[in-house]
Amino acid sequence: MAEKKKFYLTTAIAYTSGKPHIGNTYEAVLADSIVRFKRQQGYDVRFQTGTDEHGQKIEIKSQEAGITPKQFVDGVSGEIKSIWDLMNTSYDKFIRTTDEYHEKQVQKIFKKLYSQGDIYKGFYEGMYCTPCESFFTSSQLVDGKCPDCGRECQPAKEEAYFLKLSKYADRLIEHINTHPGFIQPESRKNEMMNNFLLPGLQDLCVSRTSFKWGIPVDFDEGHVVYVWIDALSNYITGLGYDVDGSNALEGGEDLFAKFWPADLHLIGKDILRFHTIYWPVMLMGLGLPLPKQIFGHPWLLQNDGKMSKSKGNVIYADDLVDVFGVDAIRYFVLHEMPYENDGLVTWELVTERINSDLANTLGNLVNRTISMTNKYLGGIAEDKGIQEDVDNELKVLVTSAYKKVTDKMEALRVADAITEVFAIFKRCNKYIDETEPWILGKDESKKDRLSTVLYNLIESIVTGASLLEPFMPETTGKILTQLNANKKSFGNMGQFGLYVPGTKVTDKPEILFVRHDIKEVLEKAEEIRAAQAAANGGSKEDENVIDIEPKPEITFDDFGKMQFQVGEIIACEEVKKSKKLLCSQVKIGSQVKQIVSGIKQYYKAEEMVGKKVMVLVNLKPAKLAGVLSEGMLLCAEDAEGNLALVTPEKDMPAGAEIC
RNA sequence: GGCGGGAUAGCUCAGUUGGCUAGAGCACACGGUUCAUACCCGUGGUGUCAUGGGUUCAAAUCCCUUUCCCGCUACCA
Repeated sequence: MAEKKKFYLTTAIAYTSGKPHIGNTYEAVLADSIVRFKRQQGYDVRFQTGTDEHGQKIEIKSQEAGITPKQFVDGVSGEIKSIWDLMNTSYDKFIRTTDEYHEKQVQKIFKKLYSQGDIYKGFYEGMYCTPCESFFTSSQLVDGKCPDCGRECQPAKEEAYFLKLSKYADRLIEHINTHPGFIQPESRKNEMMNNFLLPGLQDLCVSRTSFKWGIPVDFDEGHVVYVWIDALSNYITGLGYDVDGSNALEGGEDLFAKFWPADLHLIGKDILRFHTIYWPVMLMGLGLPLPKQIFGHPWLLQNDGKMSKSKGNVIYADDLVDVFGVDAIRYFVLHEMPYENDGLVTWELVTERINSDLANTLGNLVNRTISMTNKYLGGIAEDKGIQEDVDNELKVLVTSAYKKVTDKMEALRVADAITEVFAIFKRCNKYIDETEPWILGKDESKKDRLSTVLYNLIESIVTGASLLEPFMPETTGKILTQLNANKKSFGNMGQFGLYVPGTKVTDKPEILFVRHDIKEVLEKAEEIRAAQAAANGGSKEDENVIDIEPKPEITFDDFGKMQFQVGEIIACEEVKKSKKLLCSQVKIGSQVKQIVSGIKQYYKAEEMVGKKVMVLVNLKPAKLAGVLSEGMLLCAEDAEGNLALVTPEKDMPAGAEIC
């Protein structure tokens, strides 16, 4: 017997800073549908997902909660896992980056790359540009100055490790060019090439000393492995990979040898860069083959603008499931998601989709078929061989559906694949109209024809239900149970007439999907919203807290070097060539300075005029997009990057010193 | 600013290498039907295929102009 072909799929691991919303959950469900389909096709599948649990944000959140970081991530990771379970995701492995075997291997990986020179120790000393918050290697400096702003770079206290990307860049470019399917969707490939690979890669900082909650660099105390080497490695450590070749075995099997390279890394489009550049470089450094495909999927968004926990308008999978049921939500997220563009999720859209597709088309079809079988045939439909032309049309569509579904799934067009399955159910409804069983039922002489018709229907529904399994596993089970049918194996999808003659359908058909009244749903949503707001409203934690990377301590002298004054904006215009810049004329005392700021998205030029703002005045002038800027307007920035100008709390004259 | 993608029915989008009266789903309207979860089936669009020009026997499809959107990236003193 030929050995089964293997298929290894991973999702990104979810960050354990909080409960995942419906968008995150989407990825797990999408992965699950792909994996279930592969299993149906007969592949030997491994599906890995999990949680990413290190980092400063978690360190701080756990402090606020008054518990250890480990206790904190144990809680969140458990919650994430329970939602994945609720959604019926059939993962084989749920990895946590705090798992001991993972941490140990990450240290070994780090050490190996270091000993090969792929990771090197860099220093901020003389290379750190404080205003740019960036560090540079000596080769990057221009005349010993910051290549970005041209100013002196400062000696800094931190030292850090860097991953040398340039060494493998050519190989990676070659690989991407010779493996067209490597990056999906294809349009993303250009972005990676044009923005990063072709212009030349900057080395990646892979360690931190500013926080402790991470995997320690075991040969250099105080350093902690920073996110990417830690997180990305999960794809191989989860298979038992060991740097020195002695891979861990599971059930006596070397999973790494069997499953690596991954067939598909399923990730959000926002982290494509890390998976298509840094991860391959790491793998090359380790001498391992690259994954076959990386798919950066779009996101499911909520359309009511900014979402935040304190407003209570975040849509969570478990809330939706409470109202609609697991499979309804699986259906919605899989069906609504196009291939390249972001999709939208709202309570209204979910309700419409479910009513129209699940309750009307599918649920009602199963229900009417069973009730007719009971009413006219005592629950037993058999093929009496009285065929008509319309039957063929139905059969052709039903028996060829699996091929269409397969094509769509191979191309990762999951939404289109579901549509192909539903084409069967729609065709069944039409078939009922064409054959008019209720008329056949009135004529005893047509009984054999009636039986054939209903048999054809049941057979078609069984086929459709079987094909539906990767997407809505519970529903498949429910339908088959009501029909007393066995699931059709994938190899038999092209055959018609496998429903066992003499089988009796249930005499009490259960409603598969209830129709929901939009008003009631919205009321329910409002309750959930209120409960969420109440739970989060009072506290300042969660979304309202922003933690940024701490900078080295400065002396009062350092502070004293900076001169702040109140300025009045007397004129302002857009910088034509730029997407973000406004150019303001700012009156400060008796002089007027021209200042360029990146706030076009948040302020219109007209509304700037007349504002009193805080200005850092003695900043060395620099050119931005070709326009001279002689200072800096102070702004506050929130977690989404929204900016607000800082203005004096009482009216103060232009030129007043800020001290 | 650089690179890339897009602009097709009220809405969401299909339209393969240029070729029959430009399509699907949803929504809406009307008609049919009654087995069924007021469900199902059918019918209905004068759409400047964003704009202006060009290549061609023939262009939504290829080339150039303009406008607007989106993604990544840079700049956000």
